Amino acid sequence: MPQITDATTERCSIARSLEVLGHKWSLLIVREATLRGRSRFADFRAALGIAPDVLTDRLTRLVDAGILDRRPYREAGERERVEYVLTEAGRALLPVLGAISAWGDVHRPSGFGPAALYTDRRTGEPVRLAFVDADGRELPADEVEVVAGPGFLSGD
Amino acid sequence: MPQITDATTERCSIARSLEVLGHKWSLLIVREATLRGRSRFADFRAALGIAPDVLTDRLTRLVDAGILDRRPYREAGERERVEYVLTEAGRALLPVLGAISAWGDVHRPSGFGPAALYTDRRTGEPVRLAFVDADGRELPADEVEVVAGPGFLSGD
DNA sequence: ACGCTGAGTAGGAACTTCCAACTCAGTGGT
DNA sequence: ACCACTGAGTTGGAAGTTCCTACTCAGCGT
Repeated sequence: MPQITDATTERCSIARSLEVLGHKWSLLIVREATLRGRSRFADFRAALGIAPDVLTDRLTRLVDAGILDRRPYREAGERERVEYVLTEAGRALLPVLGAISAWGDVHRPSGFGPAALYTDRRTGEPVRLAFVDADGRELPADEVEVVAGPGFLSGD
Repeated sequence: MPQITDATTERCSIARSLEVLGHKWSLLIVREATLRGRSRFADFRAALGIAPDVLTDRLTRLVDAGILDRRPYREAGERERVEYVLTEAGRALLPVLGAISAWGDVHRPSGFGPAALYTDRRTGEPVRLAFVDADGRELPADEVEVVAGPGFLSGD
């Protein structure tokens, strides 16, 4: 998204996030890294069927945005190559993937069941995304109100 | 995103969701509708600075996807016009906006503070998105494990 | 009849994406 | 030393999108 952020929207964290995440393929690359643990150029290419020049561009942007870390690796008897692993910021996108995936499961069902299952690492019990109050108590979504914060500024 | 869903990805609800949400401007339109209550062509146009032909296309897709409802309205002494209001599925995108916005506030700070504030409609207390278990108890994000579900199928 | 307003269409330039073929560097085999 | 192989890209041109500006079109009020 070339200049999605202009004077009126640059303060909005949604717009700024979409600047990097909103490009075609970006979130799918993050999905592959998160759900499948992929990290290599050829793996992303094969899994997504993305054109190599576009993949180069997306990986570069994700690295620049601090979502992926470009790091060298060496497989036994191979020369050094590079791979792209999720940073802390990249792993922090899990709720974004979770929210999109939960919405899609309900509102654009595939008939094959959910795409991703979120579970408690220790108990194996399913978990889901929800709004909680300061004490960590769940709140029904329709009791949540959104108001524009100081960072939101769009002509009006 | 023309054919982001091919044989290997069509079962994935993330890919299917991005087919409609991943287009440039789509989520920003939803943001305007959700946070600012906008519903009219000219309002979206002015707020986002989007080209009218692209806006027409996005609104049409959002309507087709069941996120917006195209409905006639009539202002006093004006002729009938159309507006686009969020459907139930559209309002259900709140967690998606919340997740993106929370990520952006932390990982792409603007220096102006958060873009959106989520509060309990009744108490006015701030709320946030979190993973919860079946009983609605919060779970730290790093204790959540994601595994591909039946709907996830991508070459591997 | 005339101008105003909101919701769009039209035309062409600029930019992105797609596709297929090609490069480039090190490694292992001979 | 030479050759084939492999992963990570580049390159060039066609196809598809987005941008920008100007224009249309329908009904209302005057």
